[in-house]
Amino acid sequence: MSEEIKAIQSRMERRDAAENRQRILVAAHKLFEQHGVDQVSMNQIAAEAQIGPGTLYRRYANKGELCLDLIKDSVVRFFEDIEQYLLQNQQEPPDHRLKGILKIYMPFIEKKAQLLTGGKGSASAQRLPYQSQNPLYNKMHQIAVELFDEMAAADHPSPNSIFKADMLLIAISIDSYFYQRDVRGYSPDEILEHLCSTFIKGV
Amino acid sequence: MSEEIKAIQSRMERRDAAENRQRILVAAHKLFEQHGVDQVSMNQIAAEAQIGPGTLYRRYANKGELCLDLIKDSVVRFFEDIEQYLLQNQQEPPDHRLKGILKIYMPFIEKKAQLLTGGKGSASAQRLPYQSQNPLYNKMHQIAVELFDEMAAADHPSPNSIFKADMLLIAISIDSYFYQRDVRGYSPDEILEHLCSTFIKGV
DNA sequence: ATATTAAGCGGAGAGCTCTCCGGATGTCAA
DNA sequence: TTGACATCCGGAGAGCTCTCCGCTTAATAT
Repeated sequence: MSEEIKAIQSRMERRDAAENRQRILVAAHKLFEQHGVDQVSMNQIAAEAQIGPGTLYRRYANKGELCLDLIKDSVVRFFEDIEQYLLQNQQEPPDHRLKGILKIYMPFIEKKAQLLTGGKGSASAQRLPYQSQNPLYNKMHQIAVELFDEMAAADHPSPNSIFKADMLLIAISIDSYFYQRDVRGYSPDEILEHLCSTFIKGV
Repeated sequence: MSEEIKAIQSRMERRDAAENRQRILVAAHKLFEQHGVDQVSMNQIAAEAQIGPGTLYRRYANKGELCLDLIKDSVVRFFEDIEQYLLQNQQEPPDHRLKGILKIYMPFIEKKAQLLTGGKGSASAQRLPYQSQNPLYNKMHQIAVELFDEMAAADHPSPNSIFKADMLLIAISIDSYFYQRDVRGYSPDEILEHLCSTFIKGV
Protein backbone atom coordinates (compact mmCIF):
# COMPACT_ATOMS: atom_id res chain seq x y z
CA MET A 1 0.00 0.00 0.00
CA SER A 2 2.75 2.44 0.85
CA GLU A 3 5.01 1.05 -1.84
CA GLU A 4 4.23 3.81 -4.29
CA ILE A 5 4.67 6.55 -1.72
CA LYS A 6 7.93 5.09 -0.59
CA ALA A 7 9.01 5.08 -4.20
CA ILE A 8 8.32 8.77 -4.44
CA GLN A 9 10.07 9.75 -1.25
CA SER A 10 12.16 6.98 0.10
CA ARG A 11 10.59 6.96 3.54
CA MET A 12 7.52 8.65 4.85
CA GLU A 13 8.16 11.54 7.21
CA ARG A 14 7.33 10.36 10.69
CA ARG A 15 4.25 11.81 12.29
CA ASP A 16 6.08 13.38 15.22
CA ALA A 17 8.64 14.82 12.84
CA ALA A 18 5.94 16.36 10.70
CA GLU A 19 4.32 17.84 13.75
CA ASN A 20 7.58 19.36 14.89
CA ARG A 21 8.20 20.81 11.45
CA GLN A 22 4.86 22.53 11.68
CA ARG A 23 5.62 23.87 15.14
CA ILE A 24 8.93 25.22 13.89
CA LEU A 25 7.31 26.95 10.96
CA VAL A 26 4.62 28.50 13.12
CA ALA A 27 7.08 29.57 15.80
CA ALA A 28 9.49 31.06 13.29
CA HIS A 29 6.75 32.91 11.46
CA LYS A 30 5.49 34.37 14.71
CA LEU A 31 8.89 35.44 15.99
CA PHE A 32 10.02 36.82 12.63
CA GLU A 33 6.95 39.00 12.44
CA GLN A 34 7.31 40.12 16.00
CA HIS A 35 10.99 41.00 16.04
CA GLY A 36 12.31 40.83 12.50
CA VAL A 37 14.26 37.97 11.00
CA ASP A 38 17.68 39.24 12.03
CA GLN A 39 16.78 39.63 15.66
CA VAL A 40 15.56 36.07 16.08
CA SER A 41 17.99 33.29 16.88
CA MET A 42 17.67 29.60 16.17
CA ASN A 43 17.69 29.10 19.91
CA GLN A 44 14.65 31.31 20.34
CA ILE A 45 12.83 29.52 17.57
CA ALA A 46 13.54 26.17 19.17
CA ALA A 47 12.36 27.44 22.53
CA GLU A 48 9.19 28.93 21.07
CA ALA A 49 8.49 25.68 19.24
CA GLN A 50 9.21 23.82 22.45
CA ILE A 51 11.78 21.53 20.94
CA GLY A 52 15.50 21.07 21.52
CA PRO A 53 18.07 22.88 19.42
CA GLY A 54 19.22 19.58 17.99
CA THR A 55 15.77 18.90 16.66
CA LEU A 56 15.66 22.25 14.96
CA TYR A 57 19.08 21.85 13.38
CA ARG A 58 18.24 18.37 12.21
CA ARG A 59 15.73 19.87 9.84
CA TYR A 60 17.24 23.24 9.03
CA ALA A 61 20.99 23.51 8.99
CA ASN A 62 20.73 27.27 9.39
CA LYS A 63 18.28 30.12 9.51
CA GLY A 64 18.52 30.59 5.78
CA GLU A 65 17.07 27.18 5.06
CA LEU A 66 14.26 27.83 7.45
CA CYS A 67 13.49 31.12 5.77
CA LEU A 68 13.50 29.44 2.41
CA ASP A 69 10.96 26.93 3.58
CA LEU A 70 8.85 29.77 4.88
CA ILE A 71 8.61 31.47 1.50
CA LYS A 72 8.58 28.37 -0.66
CA ASP A 73 5.01 28.98 -1.71
CA SER A 74 5.65 32.61 -2.54
CA VAL A 75 8.52 31.61 -4.75
CA VAL A 76 6.37 29.11 -6.59
CA ARG A 77 3.71 31.73 -7.12
CA PHE A 78 6.35 34.18 -8.30
CA PHE A 79 7.51 31.84 -11.01
CA GLU A 80 3.96 31.13 -12.03
CA ASP A 81 3.52 34.86 -12.52
CA ILE A 82 6.67 34.99 -14.61
CA GLU A 83 5.57 32.07 -16.72
CA GLN A 84 2.18 33.58 -17.32
CA TYR A 85 3.71 36.89 -18.25
CA LEU A 86 6.03 35.27 -20.72
CA LEU A 87 3.17 33.37 -22.26
CA GLN A 88 1.04 36.45 -22.68
CA ASN A 89 3.86 38.44 -24.22
CA GLN A 90 5.39 35.92 -26.56
CA GLN A 91 5.16 38.31 -29.48
CA GLU A 92 7.00 41.12 -27.74
CA PRO A 93 10.72 41.49 -28.37
CA PRO A 94 12.96 39.76 -25.84
CA ASP A 95 14.35 42.96 -24.36
CA HIS A 96 10.86 44.12 -23.59
CA ARG A 97 10.06 40.80 -21.98
CA LEU A 98 13.19 40.92 -19.85
CA LYS A 99 12.25 44.34 -18.59
CA GLY A 100 8.79 43.03 -17.81
CA ILE A 101 10.30 40.27 -15.74
CA LEU A 102 12.32 42.77 -13.78
CA LYS A 103 9.13 44.68 -13.13
CA ILE A 104 7.66 41.58 -11.55
CA TYR A 105 10.85 40.73 -9.72
CA MET A 106 11.46 43.98 -7.97
CA PRO A 107 8.29 44.22 -5.91
CA PHE A 108 8.73 40.60 -5.00
CA ILE A 109 12.10 41.05 -3.36
CA GLU A 110 10.92 44.28 -1.77
CA LYS A 111 8.28 42.27 0.00
CA LYS A 112 10.31 39.20 0.83
CA ALA A 113 13.69 40.80 1.37
CA GLN A 114 14.08 39.80 4.99
CA LEU A 115 13.31 36.17 4.42
CA LEU A 116 15.31 35.97 1.23
CA THR A 117 18.33 37.40 2.95
CA GLY A 118 17.61 34.94 5.69
CA GLY A 119 20.43 34.08 8.03
CA LYS A 120 23.27 35.76 6.26
CA GLY A 121 25.71 35.50 9.11
CA SER A 122 25.53 31.75 9.36
CA ALA A 123 28.76 29.84 9.42
CA SER A 124 27.68 26.97 7.23
CA ALA A 125 26.05 29.28 4.74
CA GLN A 126 29.46 30.81 4.24
CA ARG A 127 30.78 27.69 2.63
CA LEU A 128 28.35 27.75 -0.24
CA PRO A 129 29.96 29.07 -3.36
CA TYR A 130 27.90 32.16 -3.87
CA GLN A 131 24.26 32.80 -3.62
CA SER A 132 23.24 29.70 -5.47
CA GLN A 133 21.53 28.63 -2.29
CA ASN A 134 18.94 31.15 -3.27
CA PRO A 135 16.30 29.17 -5.11
CA LEU A 136 15.50 32.13 -7.27
CA TYR A 137 18.93 32.21 -8.75
CA ASN A 138 19.08 29.17 -10.95
CA LYS A 139 15.64 29.52 -12.41
CA MET A 140 15.95 33.23 -12.99
CA HIS A 141 19.32 32.65 -14.57
CA GLN A 142 17.93 30.14 -16.97
CA ILE A 143 15.16 32.49 -18.03
CA ALA A 144 17.55 35.39 -18.45
CA VAL A 145 19.94 33.30 -20.52
CA GLU A 146 17.20 32.34 -22.93
CA LEU A 147 16.16 35.93 -23.39
CA PHE A 148 19.71 37.13 -23.90
CA ASP A 149 20.25 34.38 -26.40
CA GLU A 150 17.15 35.41 -28.23
CA MET A 151 18.30 39.02 -28.23
CA ALA A 152 21.61 38.06 -29.74
CA ALA A 153 20.21 35.49 -32.13
CA ALA A 154 19.90 37.75 -35.14
CA ASP A 155 23.38 39.18 -34.80
CA HIS A 156 26.08 36.82 -33.60
CA PRO A 157 25.38 33.91 -31.30
CA SER A 158 27.42 35.67 -28.59
CA PRO A 159 28.37 32.93 -26.16
CA ASN A 160 28.28 35.16 -23.13
CA SER A 161 24.59 35.14 -22.43
CA ILE A 162 25.39 33.03 -19.41
CA PHE A 163 27.80 35.64 -18.17
CA LYS A 164 25.44 38.48 -18.87
CA ALA A 165 22.69 36.71 -17.01
CA ASP A 166 24.95 36.24 -14.01
CA MET A 167 25.80 39.91 -14.06
CA LEU A 168 22.20 40.96 -14.31
CA LEU A 169 21.30 38.70 -11.45
CA ILE A 170 23.92 39.92 -9.05
CA ALA A 171 22.91 43.42 -10.06
CA ILE A 172 19.43 42.71 -8.78
CA SER A 173 20.49 40.64 -5.80
CA ILE A 174 19.05 41.75 -2.50
CA ASP A 175 22.23 43.44 -1.37
CA SER A 176 22.82 45.28 -4.58
CA TYR A 177 19.21 46.32 -4.97
CA PHE A 178 18.92 47.79 -1.50
CA TYR A 179 22.28 49.43 -1.81
CA GLN A 180 21.05 51.29 -4.84
CA ARG A 181 17.78 52.14 -3.18
CA ASP A 182 18.99 53.11 0.28
CA VAL A 183 22.53 54.35 -0.22
CA ARG A 184 22.43 55.74 -3.74
CA GLY A 185 18.88 56.84 -3.18
CA TYR A 186 17.36 55.65 -6.44
CA SER A 187 13.68 54.90 -6.69
CA PRO A 188 12.67 51.46 -7.95
CA ASP A 189 11.76 52.99 -11.29
CA GLU A 190 15.12 54.64 -11.61
CA ILE A 191 16.84 51.40 -10.75
CA LEU A 192 14.85 49.65 -13.41
CA GLU A 193 15.77 52.19 -16.03
CA HIS A 194 19.43 52.07 -15.11
CA LEU A 195 19.38 48.31 -15.21
CA CYS A 196 17.90 48.33 -18.66
CA SER A 197 20.31 50.88 -20.04
CA THR A 198 23.23 48.97 -18.57
CA PHE A 199 22.33 45.39 -19.38
CA ILE A 200 19.76 45.65 -22.15
CA LYS A 201 20.96 48.19 -24.57
CA GLY A 202 18.09 49.53 -26.59
CA VAL A 203 15.10 49.64 -24.24
CA MET B 1 57.15 69.39 22.36
CA SER B 2 54.31 67.00 21.83
CA GLU B 3 51.94 69.80 20.95
CA GLU B 4 52.38 69.31 17.26
CA ILE B 5 51.92 65.58 17.43
CA LYS B 6 48.80 65.98 19.50
CA ALA B 7 47.51 68.30 16.85
CA ILE B 8 47.97 65.63 14.22
CA GLN B 9 46.33 62.82 16.10
CA SER B 10 44.46 64.01 19.12
CA ARG B 11 46.34 61.76 21.54
CA MET B 12 49.39 59.66 21.13
CA GLU B 13 48.82 55.95 21.07
CA ARG B 14 50.04 54.60 24.36
CA ARG B 15 53.20 52.57 24.25
CA ASP B 16 51.63 49.41 25.64
CA ALA B 17 48.75 49.77 23.23
CA ALA B 18 51.12 50.05 20.31
CA GLU B 19 52.95 46.99 21.47
CA ASN B 20 49.75 45.02 21.74
CA ARG B 21 48.70 46.10 18.27
CA GLN B 22 51.95 44.77 16.96
CA ARG B 23 51.49 41.48 18.80
CA ILE B 24 48.02 41.15 17.35
CA LEU B 25 49.21 41.77 13.83
CA VAL B 26 52.05 39.30 14.17
CA ALA B 27 49.86 36.67 15.78
CA ALA B 28 47.12 37.06 13.18
CA HIS B 29 49.56 36.92 10.31
CA LYS B 30 51.11 33.76 11.68
CA LEU B 31 47.82 31.99 12.33
CA PHE B 32 46.28 33.05 9.04
CA GLU B 33 49.20 31.65 7.14
CA GLN B 34 49.19 28.49 9.15
CA HIS B 35 45.49 27.64 9.02
CA GLY B 36 43.81 30.00 6.60
CA VAL B 37 41.82 33.06 7.52
CA ASP B 38 38.48 31.31 7.86
CA GLN B 39 39.77 28.72 10.26
CA VAL B 40 41.19 31.20 12.74
CA SER B 41 38.98 32.73 15.40
CA MET B 42 39.36 35.99 17.20
CA ASN B 43 39.79 33.96 20.36
CA GLN B 44 42.75 32.14 18.92
CA ILE B 45 44.34 35.35 17.79
CA ALA B 46 43.94 36.85 21.23
CA ALA B 47 45.43 33.76 22.83
CA GLU B 48 48.35 33.67 20.43
CA ALA B 49 48.99 37.35 21.06
CA GLN B 50 48.69 36.68 24.79
CA ILE B 51 46.08 39.29 25.39
CA GLY B 52 42.48 39.16 26.53
CA PRO B 53 39.61 39.02 24.04
CA GLY B 54 38.45 42.41 25.23
CA THR B 55 41.76 43.94 24.28
CA LEU B 56 41.55 42.49 20.82
CA TYR B 57 38.01 43.69 20.24
CA ARG B 58 38.87 47.15 21.50
CA ARG B 59 41.03 47.61 18.48
CA TYR B 60 39.30 45.48 15.86
CA ALA B 61 35.56 45.17 16.08
CA ASN B 62 35.70 42.04 13.94
CA LYS B 63 38.01 39.88 11.92
CA GLY B 64 37.34 41.91 8.81
CA GLU B 65 38.85 45.04 10.30
CA LEU B 66 41.88 43.11 11.37
CA CYS B 67 42.31 41.70 7.89
CA LEU B 68 42.00 45.15 6.44
CA ASP B 69 44.75 46.41 8.68
CA LEU B 70 46.87 43.49 7.59
CA ILE B 71 46.68 44.39 3.91
CA LYS B 72 46.56 48.15 4.27
CA ASP B 73 49.97 48.48 2.68
CA SER B 74 49.10 46.23 -0.21
CA VAL B 75 46.04 48.30 -0.93
CA VAL B 76 48.06 51.48 -0.93
CA ARG B 77 50.54 49.93 -3.32
CA PHE B 78 47.70 48.72 -5.51
CA PHE B 79 46.33 52.20 -5.92
CA GLU B 80 49.77 53.55 -6.61
CA ASP B 81 50.02 51.04 -9.44
CA ILE B 82 46.65 52.17 -10.75
CA GLU B 83 47.62 55.79 -10.59
CA GLN B 84 50.85 55.17 -12.37
CA TYR B 85 49.12 53.18 -15.07
CA LEU B 86 46.59 55.94 -15.64
CA LEU B 87 49.34 58.49 -15.86
CA GLN B 88 51.29 56.51 -18.39
CA ASN B 89 48.23 55.87 -20.55
CA GLN B 90 46.54 59.23 -20.52
CA GLN B 91 46.38 59.34 -24.27
CA GLU B 92 44.62 55.99 -24.60
CA PRO B 93 40.84 55.96 -24.93
CA PRO B 94 38.97 55.54 -21.65
CA ASP B 95 37.62 52.10 -22.46
CA HIS B 96 41.14 50.86 -22.99
CA ARG B 97 42.22 52.36 -19.70
CA LEU B 98 39.36 50.77 -17.84
CA LYS B 99 40.29 47.40 -19.22
CA GLY B 100 43.85 48.03 -18.14
CA ILE B 101 42.70 48.73 -14.63
CA LEU B 102 40.80 45.46 -14.55
CA LYS B 103 43.98 43.74 -15.64
CA ILE B 104 45.73 45.14 -12.61
CA TYR B 105 42.80 44.48 -10.32
CA MET B 106 42.25 40.82 -11.03
CA PRO B 107 45.64 39.44 -9.99
CA PHE B 108 45.44 41.60 -6.90
CA ILE B 109 42.25 40.06 -5.59
CA GLU B 110 43.47 36.63 -6.61
CA LYS B 111 46.37 37.11 -4.23
CA LYS B 112 44.55 38.86 -1.42
CA ALA B 113 41.19 37.14 -1.65
CA GLN B 114 41.25 35.58 1.76
CA LEU B 115 42.12 38.73 3.59
CA LEU B 116 39.78 40.85 1.53
CA THR B 117 36.92 38.55 2.24
CA GLY B 118 38.05 38.68 5.83
CA GLY B 119 35.53 37.78 8.46
CA LYS B 120 32.44 37.52 6.36
CA GLY B 121 30.39 35.74 8.95
CA SER B 122 30.73 38.43 11.54
CA ALA B 123 27.60 39.73 13.16
CA SER B 124 28.56 43.37 13.23
CA ALA B 125 29.82 43.26 9.68
CA GLN B 126 26.31 42.27 8.67
CA ARG B 127 24.93 45.67 9.61
CA LEU B 128 27.02 47.54 7.13
CA PRO B 129 24.98 48.46 4.08
CA TYR B 130 26.87 46.49 1.51
CA GLN B 131 30.52 46.01 0.88
CA SER B 132 31.40 49.63 1.40
CA GLN B 133 33.52 48.46 4.29
CA ASN B 134 35.87 47.24 1.60
CA PRO B 135 38.37 50.05 1.23
CA LEU B 136 38.80 49.21 -2.43
CA TYR B 137 35.22 50.01 -3.19
CA ASN B 138 34.95 53.73 -2.87
CA LYS B 139 38.21 54.54 -4.57
CA MET B 140 37.67 52.06 -7.38
CA HIS B 141 34.18 53.40 -7.84
CA GLN B 142 35.39 56.93 -8.18
CA ILE B 143 37.94 55.93 -10.80
CA ALA B 144 35.39 53.90 -12.74
CA VAL B 145 32.87 56.73 -12.67
CA GLU B 146 35.38 59.13 -14.17
CA LEU B 147 36.21 56.74 -16.96
CA PHE B 148 32.58 56.00 -17.73
CA ASP B 149 31.89 59.71 -17.77
CA GLU B 150 34.72 60.23 -20.16
CA MET B 151 33.44 57.43 -22.36
CA ALA B 152 30.03 59.00 -22.54
CA ALA B 153 31.26 62.58 -22.80
CA ALA B 154 31.12 62.84 -26.55
CA ASP B 155 27.64 61.40 -26.84
CA HIS B 156 25.17 62.30 -24.12
CA PRO B 157 26.25 63.05 -20.59
CA SER B 158 24.45 59.88 -19.47
CA PRO B 159 23.91 60.34 -15.75
CA ASN B 160 24.24 56.68 -14.94
CA SER B 161 27.99 56.38 -14.79
CA ILE B 162 27.60 56.02 -11.06
CA PHE B 163 25.25 53.12 -11.54
CA LYS B 164 27.40 51.50 -14.19
CA ALA B 165 30.42 51.75 -11.94
CA ASP B 166 28.51 50.08 -9.13
CA MET B 167 27.50 47.27 -11.45
CA LEU B 168 31.01 46.77 -12.70
CA LEU B 169 32.33 46.70 -9.17
CA ILE B 170 29.92 44.12 -7.87
CA ALA B 171 30.69 42.14 -11.01
CA ILE B 172 34.31 42.00 -9.96
CA SER B 173 33.65 41.61 -6.26
CA ILE B 174 35.42 38.71 -4.66
CA ASP B 175 32.31 36.55 -4.53
CA SER B 176 31.29 37.19 -8.09
CA TYR B 177 34.79 36.81 -9.44
CA PHE B 178 35.40 33.46 -7.81
CA TYR B 179 31.97 32.27 -8.74
CA GLN B 180 32.78 32.85 -12.37
CA ARG B 181 36.17 31.28 -12.01
CA ASP B 182 35.31 28.26 -9.89
CA VAL B 183 31.70 27.49 -10.70
CA ARG B 184 31.35 28.72 -14.26
CA GLY B 185 34.90 27.65 -14.95
CA TYR B 186 36.10 30.73 -16.80
CA SER B 187 39.76 31.60 -16.90
CA PRO B 188 40.75 35.07 -15.73
CA ASP B 189 41.23 36.11 -19.34
CA GLU B 190 37.79 34.93 -20.29
CA ILE B 191 36.30 36.76 -17.35
CA LEU B 192 38.07 39.90 -18.43
CA GLU B 193 36.76 39.61 -21.99
CA HIS B 194 33.24 38.97 -20.79
CA LEU B 195 33.41 41.89 -18.45
CA CYS B 196 34.51 44.16 -21.24
CA SER B 197 31.88 43.02 -23.65
CA THR B 198 29.21 43.41 -21.00
CA PHE B 199 30.16 46.70 -19.39
CA ILE B 200 32.39 48.39 -21.90
CA LYS B 201 30.84 48.06 -25.28
CA GLY B 202 33.45 48.38 -27.98
CA VAL B 203 36.65 46.90 -26.58
C1' DA C 1 58.43 63.57 42.04
C1' DT C 2 53.84 63.29 42.38
C1' DA C 3 49.03 63.58 41.35
C1' DT C 4 45.58 63.36 37.96
C1' DT C 5 43.26 61.25 34.48
C1' DA C 6 42.17 59.31 30.18
C1' DA C 7 43.32 55.18 27.93
C1' DG C 8 43.89 50.57 27.99
C1' DC C 9 43.66 45.90 29.96
C1' DG C 10 41.62 41.37 30.74
C1' DG C 11 38.58 38.07 32.06
C1' DA C 12 33.98 36.78 33.40
C1' DG C 13 29.95 35.89 31.23
C1' DA C 14 25.73 36.25 28.10
C1' DG C 15 24.08 34.43 24.25
C1' DC C 16 24.85 32.42 19.98
C1' DT C 17 25.62 28.32 16.40
C1' DC C 18 26.12 23.78 15.77
C1' DT C 19 27.45 18.79 17.12
C1' DC C 20 27.02 14.57 19.27
C1' DC C 21 24.89 10.62 20.99
C1' DG C 22 22.08 7.86 24.37
C1' DG C 23 17.56 7.13 24.72
C1' DA C 24 12.76 7.31 22.99
C1' DT C 25 9.38 6.39 19.44
C1' DG C 26 6.97 5.78 15.15
C1' DT C 27 6.71 2.42 11.32
C1' DC C 28 6.74 -1.85 8.98
C1' DA C 29 7.09 -6.78 8.49
C1' DA C 30 5.97 -11.02 10.18
C1' DT D 1 0.47 -8.10 18.37
C1' DT D 2 4.93 -7.79 18.61
C1' DG D 3 9.75 -7.25 17.42
C1' DA D 4 13.26 -4.92 14.84
C1' DC D 5 15.03 -0.90 13.35
C1' DA D 6 15.45 3.41 11.10
C1' DT D 7 14.33 7.74 12.50
C1' DC D 8 13.97 11.29 15.54
C1' DC D 9 14.33 13.73 19.96
C1' DG D 10 16.59 16.54 23.41
C1' DG D 11 19.93 18.51 25.95
C1' DA D 12 24.68 18.78 27.32
C1' DG D 13 28.52 21.04 25.83
C1' DA D 14 32.36 22.94 22.80
C1' DG D 15 33.67 26.88 20.85
C1' DC D 16 32.54 31.14 19.03
C1' DT D 17 31.55 36.55 19.09
C1' DC D 18 31.17 40.39 21.59
C1' DT D 19 30.18 43.28 25.98
C1' DC D 20 30.85 45.07 30.34
C1' DC D 21 33.29 46.93 34.00
C1' DG D 22 36.60 47.16 37.83
C1' DC D 23 41.38 47.57 37.86
C1' DT D 24 45.88 49.08 35.97
C1' DT D 25 49.01 52.05 33.78
C1' DA D 26 51.09 55.46 30.71
C1' DA D 27 51.10 60.24 29.68
C1' DT D 28 50.68 64.80 31.20
C1' DA D 29 50.35 68.80 34.34
C1' DT D 30 51.99 70.68 38.45
